[in-house]
Amino acid sequence: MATLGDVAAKAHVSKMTVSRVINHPEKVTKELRDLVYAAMSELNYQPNFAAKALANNRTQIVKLFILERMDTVEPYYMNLLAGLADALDEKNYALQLMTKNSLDVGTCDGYVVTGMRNKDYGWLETVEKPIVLYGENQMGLDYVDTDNILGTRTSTNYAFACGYTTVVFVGINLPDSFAESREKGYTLAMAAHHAPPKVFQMDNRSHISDQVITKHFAEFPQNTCFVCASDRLAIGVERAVQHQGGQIPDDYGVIGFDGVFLDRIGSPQLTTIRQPVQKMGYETGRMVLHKIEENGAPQGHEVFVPTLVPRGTTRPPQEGQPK
Amino acid sequence: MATLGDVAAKAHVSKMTVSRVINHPEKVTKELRDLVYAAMSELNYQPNFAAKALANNRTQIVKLFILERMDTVEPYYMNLLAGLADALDEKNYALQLMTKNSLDVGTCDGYVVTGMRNKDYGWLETVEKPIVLYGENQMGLDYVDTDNILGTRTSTNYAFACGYTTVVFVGINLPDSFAESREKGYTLAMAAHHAPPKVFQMDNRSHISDQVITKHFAEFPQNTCFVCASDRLAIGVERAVQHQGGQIPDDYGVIGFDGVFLDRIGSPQLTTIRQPVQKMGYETGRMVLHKIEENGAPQGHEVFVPTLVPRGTTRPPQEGQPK
DNA sequence: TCTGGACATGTTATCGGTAACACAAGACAA
DNA sequence: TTGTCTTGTGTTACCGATAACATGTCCAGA
Repeated sequence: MATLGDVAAKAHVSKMTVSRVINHPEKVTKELRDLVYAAMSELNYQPNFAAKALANNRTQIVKLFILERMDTVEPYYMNLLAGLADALDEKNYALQLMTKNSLDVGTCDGYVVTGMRNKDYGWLETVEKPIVLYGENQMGLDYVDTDNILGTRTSTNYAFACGYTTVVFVGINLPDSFAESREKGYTLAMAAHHAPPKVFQMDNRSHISDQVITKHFAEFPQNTCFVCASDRLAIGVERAVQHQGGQIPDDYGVIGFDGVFLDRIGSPQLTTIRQPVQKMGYETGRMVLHKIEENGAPQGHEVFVPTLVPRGTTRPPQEGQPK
Repeated sequence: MATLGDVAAKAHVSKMTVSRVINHPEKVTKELRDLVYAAMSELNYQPNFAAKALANNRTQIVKLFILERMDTVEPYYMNLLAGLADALDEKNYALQLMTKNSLDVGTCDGYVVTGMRNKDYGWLETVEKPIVLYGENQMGLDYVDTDNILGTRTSTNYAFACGYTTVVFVGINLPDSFAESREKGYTLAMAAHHAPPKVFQMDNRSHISDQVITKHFAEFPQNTCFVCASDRLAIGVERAVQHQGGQIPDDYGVIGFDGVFLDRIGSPQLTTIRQPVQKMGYETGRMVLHKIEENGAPQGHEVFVPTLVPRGTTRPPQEGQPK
C-alpha cells in the first residue's frame, strides 16, 4: 500500500506538501497540487486511518446512545444502525452501541443520541464532545429527524381524500417530542377539515392497540379511518378490526407510520407514511463526523420529508376529492 | 488519558516492559508484572487502538461480503450485523459492508462471507487474508452456523409428537449447503418414523409459499403439519391454510425456522426453530479477530444448537407421545 | 538598496505503541 | 577461570500521518 512518502517521492515534493494537498489544498500552488494528484492516482494512494487518528489524537469512535428500551430485533433500529454504520465506516470510524445499562461515557470522538426524554437533557450538559440527536428536540441541539407533523397531516388528509368520514388517531403515550408532533399533525389536519379530533394514546405495542380498538369498537361507525403513530400500532388495529368483522379497506381504513418492514407484514399490507430511516441514519452519521471535524461547531438540523405509501388498508382516493 | 509511558513511569520500568506485560506476560517476571498491573489499574490505562494498529501495520477493518441479494430491511441480516459489529467494536475494528455490486477486495485485515454458493468458492482462493464464513460448507473453511440438520429433525419429530399424522416439508430451492441440510434433517426424521417424505421447494418468499400451498391444498389431509425451512415461508403457509379455511393448530400445524422477529408477526404466532443469530454473528466476529491475531491459523467451526419455540401454530404435544 | 511581510515549501518532533536488537547477570560445562 | 547459553530488561528505530516551526523567495514601500 502506497504511503504519503511514496506519493511525495513520485511527485518530487515533501510529505508535508502531500499532506497539505489532502487537508488544505488551497495552501498549495496549482502546479504542485496537480503533480501530487497525478502521483496519488498513479499509486492508488489510500490514506492510513490509524496513522491519521494517531497524529490527530482521535479515537475514531462514535458512541450511539439508545436511551429507550431497545428491542434488538426491531427493524427500525436495525435500519438506523445500518445507515449510521455506513456513514461512519466511510471515514473509518467505529460505532459503539451504548444502552441504558452501560452508559459509559468513555473515550470517543462524538455521540449520537436517540430516544431522548425531556428528563434526559440535564445529563447531556455534562458531556463536552460533539453530540447529534436522532429525533427532533426543542433545546436547540443539532438533530436529524423526519417531519412528523407533516407526516400525520398527510395521512389524515389522505384519509379524507379516500372518502372516510370519521378519522381517529391512535397515538403513543410518550413524553417525547416526536409523539407530540405526530398527534399535532393529526389535530391540525382535523381542524382544517372542521372535524372533531378523537385521540387514543397507548404503549407502542401491537397487542395493546389490538385490545384498545377491540374494546372501543362500538364507537367507530363504518367509514372510519384509523391514523396511527406507528406501523406497530397499525398492525394491531388492523387485526382488531378484522376480528370484529370490519371490512378493510371498504368500511374501515388504517394508515401506519414508519414504513420499515412491518408495513409489509400482514394482509392487506399497510398504507403508511414512510420515513427514509436508513438514509436518516446515514445523514446523522455524516453530521457527527462533520461536527467532529469542525471541533463541535453547530450543525443545525436536517428534516426529511416522509412519503405516503398507499397500499391495501385504504381504498383509492375518491374522484373529485382534493388530494 | 494515560499512555504506556505513564504506566511505565509509575511502575519504574520501561515502556517495553509494559508492552510485554500486555502482549506476552509470560516473558516478564512476576514481580514486575504485578507492579505494572497495579500501575495500570491505578491510572485506568486504556490502550490506544490507533497507535497499536499503526505499529502492527493493521487497518482495523473487517469486510463483510453478503453474496446473495440482500434485503436491507430483513431482520435476519440486521441481527447478524448487530452481533458482528458488537464483536468487532470490542477490539475497535470497523465493519465494512460489501454487497454483490461492490466486491472491492481492498485494504482490510480479514473477511466474513455469507450467502456462499458452490460456484463462489473459486473466488475465495484469490484472497490471502483471513476468512471466516457465516454458514456451513464442505470445503474445510472455517465457519459459524447453526445445526441445520438437527433443527428440522427437531421440528419434524415435534410435529409427530403433537399428533399430526402427515408431515410435509416446505423448502428453499437454493444450491446452498444450509438449504440441503434443512431438507436432510426432515428426511432423516421421516425415515425414523417410517413415514414417506413429501417435499416442496421454492424461492424463500412468503407470497410464493402462499401460492404453492394454496394450489396444492387438496393434497393435504387434515392433521397435516408443514415443516418449513424458514419463518418467511411459514408465514405464507399459515396465510394460505387460513384462507383455505383450515384450522390452525387444530387441523393443520405450521413450524418455521429462524426465530428472528418474523415468527412473532401474524396470529397465531409461529412455532419455530430459533437460531441465536445475534450470538452467532458475535462469535463469527470473534473468530475472524482470533484468526487475524494468529496470522490466519485455522479456527475450525462453531455450530450452535437451535431451539424449538412452541407457539400458536402447533397444538400441544400429545400425552404419552415421545418428545 | 535595504527592510519587512506575505506566501510557498521543507524540516523536525510527535502521536502511542511494537519489533528487533543490545546488553547485563546468572547458570553451567569444560 | 573462562566461554557460552539463557533469561530478563532496556534502547533504538519505525509504523504513517500532522502541527509547529524554519527557511527561502518574491515583491512593495521607504
